[in-house]
Amino acid sequence: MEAPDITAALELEEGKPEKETRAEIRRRKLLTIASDLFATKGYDATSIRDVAAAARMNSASLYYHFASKEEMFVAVENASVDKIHDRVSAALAARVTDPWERLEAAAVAHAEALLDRTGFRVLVTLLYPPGLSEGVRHRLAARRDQFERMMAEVIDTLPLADDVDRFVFRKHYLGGMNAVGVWYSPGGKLAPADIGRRIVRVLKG
Amino acid sequence: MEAPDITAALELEEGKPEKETRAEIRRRKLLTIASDLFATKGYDATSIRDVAAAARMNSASLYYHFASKEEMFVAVENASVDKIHDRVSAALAARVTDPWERLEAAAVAHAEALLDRTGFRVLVTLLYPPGLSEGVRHRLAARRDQFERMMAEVIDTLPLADDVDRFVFRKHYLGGMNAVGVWYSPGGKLAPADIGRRIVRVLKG
DNA sequence: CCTACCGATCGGTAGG
DNA sequence: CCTACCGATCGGTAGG
Repeated sequence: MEAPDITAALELEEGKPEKETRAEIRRRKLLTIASDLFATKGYDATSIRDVAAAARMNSASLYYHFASKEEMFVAVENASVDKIHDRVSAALAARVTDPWERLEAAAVAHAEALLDRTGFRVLVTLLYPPGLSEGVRHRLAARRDQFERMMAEVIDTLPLADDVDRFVFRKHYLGGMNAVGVWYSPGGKLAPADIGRRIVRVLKG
Repeated sequence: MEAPDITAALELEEGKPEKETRAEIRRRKLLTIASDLFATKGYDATSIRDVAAAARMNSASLYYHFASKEEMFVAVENASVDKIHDRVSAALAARVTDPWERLEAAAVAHAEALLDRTGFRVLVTLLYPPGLSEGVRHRLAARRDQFERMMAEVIDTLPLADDVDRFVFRKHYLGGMNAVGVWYSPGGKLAPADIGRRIVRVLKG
């Protein structure tokens, strides 16, 4: 019933998940490899030859699956936002009603998506590669905004004091979540879900 | 009495600020230019020719001031951490005693240092350039840790509920602060100091 | 601080 | 999906 990680993350990208062609499987595998390299070394420092080598392919062959390195970035970035969006959205759909519990459910799902190292790895980008066209930038930003609006709905129902700025709350929450990948240590004391819960505990005051 | 921006930020780097040689002035100017380009386009996407052009120099001339591009990165990174450390440290030295007021003073100074666009610009790095030696990485991390320990002292004195994890508090606070540069808009409603104050208000609950 | 380079590597293409 | 390339650009150096 549960689709595997990457399928869920790339559903929008890949279209119907029922019949996946060999080419689609290959593209998905390349995207997973690319997400891992981009997340580890950064986009600019990752050459298409690095991606090809990790996939045991000739670098020229990548161009059968992607028109350009930029298209690879856009695909990884969109799949990243979608993975987080879909997991958090599913957690919220479980229909918890208490506002703080809703935020907790979202934070746990968010941290789990972000820190999941099996399969496709979420890319946290704070600076788009220079040279991305304005159109592409806008499309990427729109997808991020969709997720941010979902979080705004959760945060706006929180019972906060009048002088707490909910815009700053949201930006700070999202910024802090994005940073989690920097200090998380796999196999350490805190599992991703613990991190999500404890962050919300901090914010609950 | 107040040293200008960059001098304060680079004091450790540059040694005695009293007599600055022409070469030191030049190096400082190059660092300011580099910090701006690294912050705007990213380290990898900035070529030494970009830095040289902005300084109206031939790219070969940079190597009189810096042994390598990597050395430029290390200098910019250290000066960034120092700028934040020195400003926050000065704010805390004003000897406020209330723990939440101390955190607010630190957050305001932190946001101001981070968002100051006049002169040297603080670089927020979430991934060091690959190829940095382990030794260099450790020296950079040690300087960051020094600042983090200072914040830990402030946060550890906060009157928080027993089940609030102060480690997670600190990591989330620091992560959220680092992200501020992404959503801050110069000349907008919120000045850097407002942002610092409102973030602490959010955490105060 | 400049002129004049160099070897390596990059993203990408032609043609099969 | 591979072989065989290409032009551009990169960080860096020699020599002054």
